[in-house]
Amino acid sequence: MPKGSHLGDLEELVLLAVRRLGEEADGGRVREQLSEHAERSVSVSTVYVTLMRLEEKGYARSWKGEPSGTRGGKAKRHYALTPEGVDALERVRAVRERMWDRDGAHATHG
Amino acid sequence: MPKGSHLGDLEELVLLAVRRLGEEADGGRVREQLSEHAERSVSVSTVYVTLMRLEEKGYARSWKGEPSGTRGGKAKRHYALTPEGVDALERVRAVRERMWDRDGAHATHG
DNA sequence: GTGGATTTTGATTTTGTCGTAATAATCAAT
DNA sequence: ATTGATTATTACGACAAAATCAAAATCCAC
Repeated sequence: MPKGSHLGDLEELVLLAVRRLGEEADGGRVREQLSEHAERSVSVSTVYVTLMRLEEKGYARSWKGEPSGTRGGKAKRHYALTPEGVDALERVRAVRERMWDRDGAHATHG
Repeated sequence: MPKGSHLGDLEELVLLAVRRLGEEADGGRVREQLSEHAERSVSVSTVYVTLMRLEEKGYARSWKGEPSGTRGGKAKRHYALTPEGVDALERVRAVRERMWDRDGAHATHG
């Protein structure tokens, strides 16, 4: 477990959001995905901070886009997964699947 | 998102471990599950602290067992999921499934 | 320069982490 | 059967990392 390679729960969700957005990922869109599809409504800053951390960890890369031309159309920073990011996502997924698998009859549920 | 209801990534794994252990969950077994099936080797104390936090959050309940009779066989504290814990687990699972679903063709992968 | 969108900064709370101390039980003498 | 060593389990105290947001800083068009 090398330092700085762990995926927090929000980091994972953000990575997932970037993934499904393809090359169209940016702060705003990621936040939208989170609140619309992941039951996680966080502030804008939370998203950015997480995105930066993900980039530092090597799970995402980013580049600067073009100004949009509209009023207040500052150039957005775009994000995409790195191969390492994809791997990390697949690893945690495999772990969870393993942990869920096998009977499951124990659940205390109505 | 009510306060103190979030599931951290380790908390989720611990909950999953308790779940698959049924009524036989205790600190040592949970730790074992984590390292054997979840690629997460943490210290004993980490497991206990997490278990306590989970109980405070209402996702797990615990009771004291009997001494084991063997050398050093102090009575263990046993854990099991509460219905809330099961729900929490199912909710995060559903979210992740939704986030993975649909095409997935964007992955930058070799 | 104003006004609107996006990103960064600073500060705080929650989670994750471990070393070590405290408990509790058995075993081996005495 | 008390005392001390040995082992397993749990609690405590400190600190690092992740999550979180409000507010400040940027950048762009008008």
